[in-house]
Amino acid sequence: MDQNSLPPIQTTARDDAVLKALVGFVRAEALQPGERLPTERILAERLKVSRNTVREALTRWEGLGLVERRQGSGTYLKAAVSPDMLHMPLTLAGGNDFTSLMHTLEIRRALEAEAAALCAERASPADIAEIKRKLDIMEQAFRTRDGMSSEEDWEFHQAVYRVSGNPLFEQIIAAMHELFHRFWEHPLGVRDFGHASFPYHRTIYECIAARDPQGARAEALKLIATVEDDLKRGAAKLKLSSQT
Amino acid sequence: MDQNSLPPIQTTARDDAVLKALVGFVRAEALQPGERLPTERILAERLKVSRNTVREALTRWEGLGLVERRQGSGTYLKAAVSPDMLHMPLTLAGGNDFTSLMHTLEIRRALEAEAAALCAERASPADIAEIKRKLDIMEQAFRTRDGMSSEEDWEFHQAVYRVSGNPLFEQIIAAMHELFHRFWEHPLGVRDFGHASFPYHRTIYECIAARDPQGARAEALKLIATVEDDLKRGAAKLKLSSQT
DNA sequence: ATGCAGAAATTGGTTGGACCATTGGACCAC
DNA sequence: GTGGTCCAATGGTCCAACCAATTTCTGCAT
Repeated sequence: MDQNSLPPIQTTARDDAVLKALVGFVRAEALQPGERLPTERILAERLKVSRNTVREALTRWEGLGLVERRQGSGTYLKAAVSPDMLHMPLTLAGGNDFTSLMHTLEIRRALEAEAAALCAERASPADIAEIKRKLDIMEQAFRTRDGMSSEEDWEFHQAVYRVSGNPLFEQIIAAMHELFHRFWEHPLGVRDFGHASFPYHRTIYECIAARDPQGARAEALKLIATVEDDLKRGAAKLKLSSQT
Repeated sequence: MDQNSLPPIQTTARDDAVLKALVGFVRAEALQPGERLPTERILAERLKVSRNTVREALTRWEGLGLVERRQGSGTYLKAAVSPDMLHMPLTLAGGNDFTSLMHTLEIRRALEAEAAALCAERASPADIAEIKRKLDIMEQAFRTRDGMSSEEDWEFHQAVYRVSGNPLFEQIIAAMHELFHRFWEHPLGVRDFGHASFPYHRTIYECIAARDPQGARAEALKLIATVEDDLKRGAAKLKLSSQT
């Protein structure tokens, strides 16, 4: 028996229905992020549902960062919504510890390599020019400040993700990038963090320009490897200093 | 249950406080994923808050995938919790169209290969035995039903992700797995969807057991390639049938 | 008219109590 | 055993208040 031929039946799903209705409302009214949506009391009345149910639904959206509630003021849209959104709640144990950061780097290694390869396959001449532009900006920032600039560096990588043609790359890595940012604000003592990764940005670009997916993948892996190395050195230093 | 591990809470920001108290409780009682936590009514009474507040807090945890509620049964822990967790809710504009599914497959290809390789590096003998167990179950289900069973198949892959030592693999792919499930509910006419991927489960296992990361990566890539192929065939059929 | 302090209305947050729907176990007849 | 029936426990929903933060309105002093 194919067990897919007997899917579980769906009997009640009030708050899900509320969210679905709300998606429809937002689209019908063409609400933009920042605008206020109806009060809980009005939603409850219009949807013929108790205010509690409305609140449970909105709590879910708030947890997903789609909406922001301000007591006494109202509930405001925080991001665009679409009928079939894919929710991906990621939870990391421990904020700044070495292990969590290594985990994010393992994910980034996988995605960065794939994105670079796809990018090399699909980049149009205009795309290549755009990536080159970001590369130049980054390299100049590096020279004038004699150090990696996380801002310009990030712009370069974003351009690569975008050209890969798959928006998921940018969105997933962007979420983890925030985590890394916190880490960079509190440097672990590795003064030249990211220094070693610098040359690989150009080699990645060159492979993309040459339409060499395998080469781009290899260079991306080398880049991540340098970051992992920096991280390990930082962790070693930290361990040392904490023994004082 | 130690009654002192659930002291009443005091401050405003009730539901946040409830979650904090709940984290303490889970740690104090050393609750493992799968175990049941106190009923909403008991939590409300012990924490001296209303049941609605407890529910809002649990709704947030449910949205983060930390907890699962089953009406008539109870609320069950779904993942380990720690005081300083970092939540990263990521919502992607997805869809059921061919392009979106190909995008998720590109992500899965990158992560599946990396996870298989890491798994081959890190698996302990016990881990390998566990993966073999899942493989046997899946293979038997395949033979008795003469077709891929998405349930047992998924269990096998989950075991690999888990052994990789990086919980992010499982979390990210699990979210996308749901998207694929939606897709399977509306089959595109490819009757033996996933059939071709069957043999690669065993080859992946063999590479892991042999501690061969590169081999495991290669076999994982082959597996995803078969799924991509199935998807393309389904899309072609759909296009044909929509021309009637 | 203008400015501003205080009252009033609005809105999300919380409470307590009630009832419904599902689950799972106990018990029973066959 | 198998299949029913009942029942207590539990999450899901509802209602009607009240609390707390915010916004808006009002009216008085200038």
